[in-house]
Amino acid sequence: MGITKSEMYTAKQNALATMLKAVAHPARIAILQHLIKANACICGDLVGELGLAQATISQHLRELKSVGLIQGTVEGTSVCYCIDPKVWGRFQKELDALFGSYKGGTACC
Amino acid sequence: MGITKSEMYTAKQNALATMLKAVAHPARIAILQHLIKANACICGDLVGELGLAQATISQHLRELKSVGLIQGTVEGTSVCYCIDPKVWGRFQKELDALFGSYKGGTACC
DNA sequence: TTGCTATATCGTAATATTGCAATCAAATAT
DNA sequence: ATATTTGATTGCAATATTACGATATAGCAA
Repeated sequence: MGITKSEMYTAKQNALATMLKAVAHPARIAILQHLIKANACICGDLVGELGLAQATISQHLRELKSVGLIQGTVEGTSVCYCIDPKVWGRFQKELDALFGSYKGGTACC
Repeated sequence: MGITKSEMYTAKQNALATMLKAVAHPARIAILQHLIKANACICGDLVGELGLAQATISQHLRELKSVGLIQGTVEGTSVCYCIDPKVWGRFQKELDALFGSYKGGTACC
C-alpha cells in the first residue's frame, strides 16, 4: 500500500530507515557531495550544477534538512547550506554499527 | 514525477542510491539484522518474526537479493537465506567512502 | 495419486515519491 | 515605489513503493 507499517519495528530500525531513505536518492547524494567538495557554504549554484529545476532542488534540500544532515542559514537574499557535522557523524556511526555487526567471512549456503 | 532522472547523475551516484534504497526500509533492516543474529541460514521463520504477510516478506527478500546483499539457496521445500559477505563488504566500503569524505569539525554557517 | 508445506508471483489498492510550472515571500537594487 | 533576485511553497501529473489476498509452483509425505 505504499505505507510502511512502522509500528511493528523498533524505534532504531525506523530511525535507521528514515536516515537511509534521506540519502537514498542520486540527487541528494549529488547535493551532499557538492557541499562536501565545496567545503564552504554553497547557495543557489546547486540549481546550476545539477540539471534539476529550482523547485526540485529546494525540495531535496528540505528533505536533507528535515533529517538534520544539512543546515541552511539565510544570507541576505540567498541561503547558505552546509553539512551539519554532528548529525553527519551520527549517521556515520549508526551505519558503521549496522554494517559492522556482520562479521562473516563466508556465506553459509 | 516519481521518476528519478538517473541519466543526469554519475554511475556511482546512481549505484549508491540503489544500494541505499535497498536497505532504506525497516522491514529489510529487520530482515538483515535477523539474518546476522542467526549467523546461520534462516529459512521461512522470517514470516513468523516480523508481522508481515508471507507475500510481503518474499517481496522484500527479492529486493535484497536483487542488489546482491543476500543470497538464497533452495533446500528441499524451503529456501535458505543468508548475507553475501562479498557484497556486504562492498556496501560497507562504499558507505565508508561516502561518509568518510567529509571531515569537517564545525559547520561553516 | 492426493495432500501438505514452503515460497514465489500476480493483481490490485493504498500511499509515497519525484519533478516541475506557477506562485509566493523576502531581501536588495534601481 | 517598483523591479529584480533568490529561495520556499503549492498544486498537480507521472511513477514508484508497500502490503496483501489469491493463486501458482515445487518438493516431500502418506
